[in-house]
Amino acid sequence: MTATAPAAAPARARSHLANDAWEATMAAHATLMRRFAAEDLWSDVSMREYDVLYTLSKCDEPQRLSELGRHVLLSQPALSRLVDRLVERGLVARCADPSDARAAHLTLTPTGRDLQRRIGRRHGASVARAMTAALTEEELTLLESLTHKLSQEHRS
Amino acid sequence: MTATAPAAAPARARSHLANDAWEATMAAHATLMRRFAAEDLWSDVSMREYDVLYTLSKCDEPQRLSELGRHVLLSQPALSRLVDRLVERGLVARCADPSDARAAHLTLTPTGRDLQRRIGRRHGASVARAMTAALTEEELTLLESLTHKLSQEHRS
DNA sequence: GTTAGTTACATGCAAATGCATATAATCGGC
DNA sequence: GCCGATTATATGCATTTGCATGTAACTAAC
Repeated sequence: MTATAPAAAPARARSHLANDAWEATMAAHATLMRRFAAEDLWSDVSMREYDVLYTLSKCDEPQRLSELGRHVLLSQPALSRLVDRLVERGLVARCADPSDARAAHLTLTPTGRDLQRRIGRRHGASVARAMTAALTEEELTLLESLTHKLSQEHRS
Repeated sequence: MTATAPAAAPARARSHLANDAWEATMAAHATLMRRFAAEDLWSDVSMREYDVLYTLSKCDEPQRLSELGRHVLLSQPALSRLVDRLVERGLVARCADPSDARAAHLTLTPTGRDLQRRIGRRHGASVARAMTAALTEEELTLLESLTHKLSQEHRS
């Protein structure tokens, strides 16, 4: 509802705009992911594995597998086995939940935390370079706010 | 450079903002991808296959495999075989390029075009629903503009 | 025109993924 | 406390993916 547009914009225009915005968002995601993947950083852990290490590094509480699943775009079995591999490699530890024997609580091991920090420093710098090269601070703030709204769950 | 912030913001704050914006963007991408994947639309083609059909539907000219690769987040061999499957299923056709015998030009077959349109209608509506539920028209325009800037290639 | 280098795409093979399903634990009536 | 329903995670198996490499075609320098 801008001042220059009629209050009741045709639903088709609105829908088209929404699709264009989503397409541009996907394109940006793909472009940047490719750029980050091209950095010489992923010999020890893949980007997906790093994603898990990073997610675990953010929370002091041990995380459930299903909780991790909300942050990682991967099926539950795939995540389960990705974690298996991280545990085998000594980067992540499974510990039992006393109140729920089904749950497998996950934490970073000291080794895992070190590795996450080491890669995170370099990757973070790379992300900052790419983002600040394209957008001003104001724009970054705006982008964060808009995308944050998008990831809010909602009824339908 | 807002009125309230010093002109020379510390590099760390700037970098942190950039990383937050990227993280929010990835989270939005993951949330929406999951929501779209959950729609009952992907029995005939997977989302990745649809992505290829959609990309082909947008250009009248036959596309090269490598050109497709720029739009799809997939390795070259994986894309090559994904296209193989679409060709086998009669949705995509390979035609030779007279000026370059290496290139495999790709087009939608009539069947492929029909399928893309049929799924595209429903998926597009779903995308519109999710996006307009979260953002106003102004915000959608803004998001498109910001993410468009992000996908511009740039030197480093 | 030959040859080295590059580009476009394909293929062998091991690893990762998703789907369906299994297993095990918790929850909610009764 | 018992039993069906649900939740949390794991596993079997076919498919898909990526990495390394192969093959064929184009390009450019000589």
